[in-house]
Amino acid sequence: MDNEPAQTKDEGFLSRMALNDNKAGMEGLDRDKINNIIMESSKGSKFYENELKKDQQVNQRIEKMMLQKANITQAQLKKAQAQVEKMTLALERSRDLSRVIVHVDMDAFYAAVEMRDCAELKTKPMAVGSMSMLSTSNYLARKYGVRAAMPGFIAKKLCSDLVIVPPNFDKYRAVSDEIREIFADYDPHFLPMSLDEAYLDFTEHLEQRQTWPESLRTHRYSSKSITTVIIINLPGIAPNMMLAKVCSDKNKPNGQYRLPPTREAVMDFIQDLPVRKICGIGKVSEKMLNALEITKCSHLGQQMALLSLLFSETACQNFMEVSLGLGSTRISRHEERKSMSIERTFKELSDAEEQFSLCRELCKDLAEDMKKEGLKGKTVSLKLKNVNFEVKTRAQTLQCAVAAEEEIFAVAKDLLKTEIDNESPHPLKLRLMGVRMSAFVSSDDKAPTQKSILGFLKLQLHVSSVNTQDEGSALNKTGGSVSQVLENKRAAPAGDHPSTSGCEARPQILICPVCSSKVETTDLNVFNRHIDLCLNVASTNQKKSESESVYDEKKCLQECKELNKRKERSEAEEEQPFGSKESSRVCPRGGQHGGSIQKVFLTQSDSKPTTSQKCQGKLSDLVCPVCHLTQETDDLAVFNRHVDLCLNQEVLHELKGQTTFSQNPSVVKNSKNIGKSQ
DNA sequence: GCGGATCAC
DNA sequence: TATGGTGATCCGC
Repeated sequence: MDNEPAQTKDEGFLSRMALNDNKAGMEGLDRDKINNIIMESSKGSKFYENELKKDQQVNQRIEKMMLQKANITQAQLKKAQAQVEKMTLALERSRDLSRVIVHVDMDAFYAAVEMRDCAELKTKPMAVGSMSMLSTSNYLARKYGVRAAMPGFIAKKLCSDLVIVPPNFDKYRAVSDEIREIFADYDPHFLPMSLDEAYLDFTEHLEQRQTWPESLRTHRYSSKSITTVIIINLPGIAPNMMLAKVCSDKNKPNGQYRLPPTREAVMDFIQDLPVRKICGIGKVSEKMLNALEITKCSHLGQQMALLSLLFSETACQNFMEVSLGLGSTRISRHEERKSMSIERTFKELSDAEEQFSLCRELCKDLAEDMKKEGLKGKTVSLKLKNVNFEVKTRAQTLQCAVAAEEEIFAVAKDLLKTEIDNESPHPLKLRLMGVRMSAFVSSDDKAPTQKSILGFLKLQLHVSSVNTQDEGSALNKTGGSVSQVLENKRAAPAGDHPSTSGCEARPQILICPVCSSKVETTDLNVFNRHIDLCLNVASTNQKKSESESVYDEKKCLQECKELNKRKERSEAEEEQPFGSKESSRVCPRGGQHGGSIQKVFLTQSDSKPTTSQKCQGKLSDLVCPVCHLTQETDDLAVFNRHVDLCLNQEVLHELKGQTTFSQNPSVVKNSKNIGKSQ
């Protein structure tokens, strides 16, 4: 029973507190000495005591798991094994090695920026952060064991010469923008993970590159800031995101790693990879797996049957994919945000009055942030951390969505009061308080910007013939900037409709931005399909009545309805729902760099007679709606890519406070080479 | 829906 | 003197 696991308890705890030499630049330093200093600096503190407590909880989880394991029968294991083999086969069949996924992150990003701006720092061990917490450190500091997420005062004990520079996020954001501009040229749909990290899908870029003249292939970025390029870490290249992430970490700081897209190479690569290297497997998961003597990814594969009996389905699914070297092959922008929060750490705060006023302040700030994004939420959560580092959250969900300071505070205040009362007659001794909003519904504030999408769409649909009437619905106002448009999801429930206030239980009614009819569904995919159909109809209409100056909405509406009916009927028979791959369009961030708009253009252009695409090599007159330049291409995919690039550039420049953009994306210049006519 | 926990950055 | 802030997700109620 006292079957002590491979690790002793002390060693286990060390893994929680001690130096994480995972990071680059940590090779060949005196681990024991460093860990000693870290431990000595921490011992006896409230923080340390709490960490100890948490570690013991993990140990209990492990014990429980080991007990479960001991009770597993051979029959169970055998059955599980069969199941696992079946799933493995299915997963193996789904393996896709055709994509070129790149993961890039900046090496010691904040530190690199500070060193760029202050030459003196280049020769000194330095870190960005405060005495309480460091964000990152440069390589000189890493030699002493100074690393991110370490409190500055401990770092100082490890390296008394350490220079700690306070963070300057505006500056990092500016550099990040420059870098993202470069990313966008390679993949307009790149996925930023933070200021210093992103995934890119290079597949299409590489295909296009084949057709470029030599001059273009060599220096593309002569006009761009070199200063930022210096700090880009060379990337990790692999057939999927999971692998790319590991690869980018491989040869830090000064090398890239490319994993060949073959099954053999992938499996070889995975074989001895420590499970902790996998994104998503953190300290605790590592410890639990280690208790089962699983330390390398190959062990995961060998122990899948056992794991499937001890872990949840989602966890197992993930383990299995990892063990096979599988991961996402398509990078998609994150969906809309699900929560927004604010929290603050402070010196012990025990006075109830002060706690309430702090709470109000947090609510005020949160309400401001909510307003900026036009959000309203139904759930208010209060987070408290006492001086012993114990964290509690308390939440309440309302009938109606709220956003204003007073409304949020009314709830948060009650939650706080309950906690204070529960502790009475003792005071709550807090070191952190936070307020979070979630369970968002669309808010009225969103309506104006959403309408700008309509304006944008309609502008495209009408091309030159702009309709001036229209029941004051702002349909023709194109005042919204491109970035505004891009910030918004396409299939947003109509904000000014009463049913979206969040106070009614009946299904949401969504208003089609094209035909303005109500679509009664909760499924945004269904709604998007409807919009697609409407756009088709609208563009057909436009084609038919090019000489007319008035857009016939009624006709559109009617045709929409008919088409939708037809479509629904045919869909009932087919397996593949139309447009199912476009589900990313309901995601606002997905639209940020043109994803959703792109489809609009495609749909519109699709309705052009196919003859103009294929016959006689005649070039159609595709005019980019962003840069307004005629694009000499008849390849819609190429045209769309161009628009994407333009949108990206515009957004980036807007972010930088510029209104014009300096260059037209080069892609289309070469489009003739990659047209279908070859 | 709630609350604790884990994870990433 | 001193161990962060934000967002997401999962699991077990």
